[in-house]
Amino acid sequence: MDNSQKKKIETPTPKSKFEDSPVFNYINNLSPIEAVRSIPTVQTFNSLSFTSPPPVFTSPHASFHRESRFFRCHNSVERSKALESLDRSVSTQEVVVASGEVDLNKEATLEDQEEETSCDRVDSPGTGDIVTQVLLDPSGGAPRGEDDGSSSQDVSVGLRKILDAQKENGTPRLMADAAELLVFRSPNDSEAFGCLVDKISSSERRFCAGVKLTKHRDITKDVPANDNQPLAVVPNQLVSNLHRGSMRRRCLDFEVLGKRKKDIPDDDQQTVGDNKAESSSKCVVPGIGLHLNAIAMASRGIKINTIHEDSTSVEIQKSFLGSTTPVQSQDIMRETLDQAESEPGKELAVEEETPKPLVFEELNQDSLQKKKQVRKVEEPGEGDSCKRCNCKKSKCLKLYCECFAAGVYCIEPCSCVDCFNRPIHEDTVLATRKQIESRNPLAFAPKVIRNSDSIMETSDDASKTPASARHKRGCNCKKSNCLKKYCECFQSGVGCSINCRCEGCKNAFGKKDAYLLAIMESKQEEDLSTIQQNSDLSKEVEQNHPSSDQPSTPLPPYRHMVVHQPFLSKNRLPPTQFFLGAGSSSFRKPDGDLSQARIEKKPLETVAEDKTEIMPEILSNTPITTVKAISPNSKRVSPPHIGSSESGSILGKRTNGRKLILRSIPAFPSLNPNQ
DNA sequence: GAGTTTGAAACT
DNA sequence: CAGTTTCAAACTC
Repeated sequence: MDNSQKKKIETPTPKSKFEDSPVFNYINNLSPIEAVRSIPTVQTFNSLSFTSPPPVFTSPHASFHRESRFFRCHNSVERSKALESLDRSVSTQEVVVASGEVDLNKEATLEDQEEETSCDRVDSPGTGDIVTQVLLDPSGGAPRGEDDGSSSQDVSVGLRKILDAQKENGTPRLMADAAELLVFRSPNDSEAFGCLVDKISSSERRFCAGVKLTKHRDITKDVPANDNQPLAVVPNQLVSNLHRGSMRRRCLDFEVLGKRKKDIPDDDQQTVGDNKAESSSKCVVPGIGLHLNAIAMASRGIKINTIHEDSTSVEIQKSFLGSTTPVQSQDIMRETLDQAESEPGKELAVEEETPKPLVFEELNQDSLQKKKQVRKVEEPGEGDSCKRCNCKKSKCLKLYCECFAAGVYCIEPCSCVDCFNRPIHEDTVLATRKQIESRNPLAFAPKVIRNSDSIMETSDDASKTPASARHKRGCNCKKSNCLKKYCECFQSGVGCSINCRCEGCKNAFGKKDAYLLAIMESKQEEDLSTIQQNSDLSKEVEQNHPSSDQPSTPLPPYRHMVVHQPFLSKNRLPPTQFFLGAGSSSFRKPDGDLSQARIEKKPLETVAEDKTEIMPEILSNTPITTVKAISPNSKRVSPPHIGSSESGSILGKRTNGRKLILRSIPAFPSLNPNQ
């Protein structure tokens, strides 16, 4: 996140501004949420966020991972929808729309809201310290693994302090609400969010949309529905639920938690419902979230689960939970995931909207048996989100080991031999990790970088865009035709790209050929438009400055437009930028209208991987300097044609693309509460 | 569950 | 950087 933006979050906006905003008025009319309510939430929050030990694997690319994941969470259609919801909520202009969502989700529990607000307070000035104390202070935060109850109490106290502090500071409630949307922007939050979202990707991602958050909640939590919930709460529920605490850290301790989970009475789980078990298992995912591979796999696994939602699936997961899955007994995650599972019907409906299911359907067409097989394999796998390796010779200290590669310790279910990837050998693990990173700094970086295209228009076009998600290095398949999980691209659910050196690529998520073709087409398109624009510009210049010697090349006045051009250049992104993408949904229909989708995505793709922090800036009137620095295509700039009807459809599309991009800005939690 | 295939990771 | 070896997951039977 951009520092300046962060500051915005932490800096309370003048109350007057809020008072003037429709959101403020709306919220003002809502029955105030009493601090007391935060107590139950606090517990959940606590169990999720404060039980994690320090991360074992500290990668110099931590932030990178974070960001990558964060943006990946935006990659799918569901995510985009979710973010759209966020957008709506954030936007004061669309309060009405947001309220509609609230109605849909009014069953959302206060707990969620309180959790969110609690988190918000973390970012709130004057309360951050307290929160930090609560979070970091062992006595306050309760060491992980401790009884949730006690720890939750501690946290409750801490949060109460925060609450009080906030009251003293007079932090507007609106601020908190608005900040809710931004919570996951903090490093931990974003990471956790990214992890979980990634893990739960496809099916669970729909949470973000706030479409089906609720029923389950009401059933399980018996929390009165409140129509007067802050708008931001609904769309942000997933975030609020997921982002609390460092999941990465947790993942390293999943074994412990998993054991604890086993101890949890069945009643507990059943109270929450069968789905809970599943969700719990998915909660593990976050741990896996450390590695994109794992994430991607998990995403797919989950997807399959949801697609084939049935008793069997639940059963499998349950058994998995009960036995081997290192699951945390974290209510929040369960709840969140429960929500996703609680409404199979809806889920399926949502799935149908997403391309991914289709792909899997294709893949599963082989036979029903295959389906089940896949499910069986994937579920444990996704639970296996907490990777389980079977290493014999690598001692789980090489990237061969999925656990190690995922940045997680091996756990009980692993079948590894002479495993050194254990907390006991932390030093060894870290040393080895360092060594590997010295060799390849990105060794532990996400293999698949998903673009934040989700924030973009989630039209089919977008999903067809080949560049939505890509494997960072691409695959090298020779015999599998990129149709089996041998292929990392396929395994990650992304199409092959220019980075791939595969032969006979038939990747169901997107063939390399199609990708290249799309690039070529886009290039031609761009060239055409560039020429046209140049021509138009020349004419304009001549008209405006008949005596001017100015060349027809880009002119200063149009710089701001030029800024976008590089992004719009679809075929000039450096290889790494092709990785960015949104994966699952990408590539499926390469023959579709890619132009707009590409246009929309390009900007994000360009910055998603390493420049995610500046994305918001770029999206919103990014200074040309920044863009230039970011864009490798800066040299290829075409003069924008303003107000020219001759600009042609291409230009028009671009304009539209920009509009869409701007519209998506709020999806990345806007730092400006007034937005 | 054993054996084979595959491609990434590691090594030279 | 390319070729080879090692490795473990994915796959097949």
